[in-house]
Amino acid sequence: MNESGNETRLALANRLFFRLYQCANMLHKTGTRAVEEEGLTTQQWAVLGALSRPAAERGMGVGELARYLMVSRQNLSGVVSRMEAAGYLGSAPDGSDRRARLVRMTDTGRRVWAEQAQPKIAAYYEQALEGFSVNDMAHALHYLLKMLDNMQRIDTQRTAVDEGDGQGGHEG
Amino acid sequence: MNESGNETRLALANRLFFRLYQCANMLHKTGTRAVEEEGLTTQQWAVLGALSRPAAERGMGVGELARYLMVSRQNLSGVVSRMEAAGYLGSAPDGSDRRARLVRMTDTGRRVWAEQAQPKIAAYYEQALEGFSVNDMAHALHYLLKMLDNMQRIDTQRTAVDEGDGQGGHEG
DNA sequence: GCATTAATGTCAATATATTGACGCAATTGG
DNA sequence: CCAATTGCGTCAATATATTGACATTAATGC
Repeated sequence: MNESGNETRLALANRLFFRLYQCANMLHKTGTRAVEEEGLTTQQWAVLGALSRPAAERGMGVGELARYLMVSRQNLSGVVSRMEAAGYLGSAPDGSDRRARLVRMTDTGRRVWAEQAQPKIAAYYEQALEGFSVNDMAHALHYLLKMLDNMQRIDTQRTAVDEGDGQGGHEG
Repeated sequence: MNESGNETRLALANRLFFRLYQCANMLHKTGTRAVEEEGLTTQQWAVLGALSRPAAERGMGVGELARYLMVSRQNLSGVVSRMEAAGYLGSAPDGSDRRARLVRMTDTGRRVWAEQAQPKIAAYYEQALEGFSVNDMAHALHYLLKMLDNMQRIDTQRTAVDEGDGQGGHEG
């Protein structure tokens, strides 16, 4: 059975990533529907979640927010614009950096987030994680973090190669 | 500590979904990069994966493929169009249903998939799942399937309510 | 101080993804 | 057999997501 071990691994990986792909789509689909009355999407709730943290009290630059959420700043720029138009976010120039604008939640945004969105999100989580024990959730989180770590390394390697940063013996 | 149990659960759910969201984005980003030389994307590789199955030998309708991949047929229609333009897919009218067109891989598509994309995808999986034992992969897959099942139920419930199909006692 | 380098936000192009609405074909019900 | 419903593919609108390119500002080096 010198080959079937690898075959199993490849087949498992295939199924794993296929389901990850489907999970992501279903998350956006069903999650957005859970907060559609507030005019929010899953991406926007990620933004509100980030900005409602104590650490983001004084606001965050778009680039900073993009790194935190692991999306491109060009993408986030559009999301933030729509949320500003909706009155959930506001931005002000950063005093210490004339290029940057600090994005913050408005009072409206904070109220909608806390009073309307959060309860619906909690209810959504309960449904989406039905049958999960706290232990299951911790394990699932662990696997996602591990995959994320690996994928970030893949991303970094590629960028480093692009920059001509010949990082020495990569592979044999 | 009658409340901290729920708080832990909510906080865990929050982190879990946040990481799922990031994983999905990183998958598309790094995965698409892995097969960019073939002009493919992760979505397109999902399509090729579906159509290369023995069960899809005679082709699949766009709606059928959409259900299999769990995306909307409107979305898939665009993906398939681009893959047809690239020469990887071809479609022919279904003899038994004049509305439907059966989508199949072309010889070129099959060759590129088997000889060029598959090896790169296998290498990508190895990197993205570094540190995962077969057991880890099986467990991670299990959790994704469970979430997927829950999210599909959420989606179905919503549709059923929309249709006025008061399905009564759902499940206990 | 000025040139290089890097960071910030923006514009543009492209690919995914959703929903809603429509025309046509197949199925179902009377 | 004809009416209603359902299924299939398409058009249109919108939101995410990427990359590449660019001007402006900031940080660094000589």
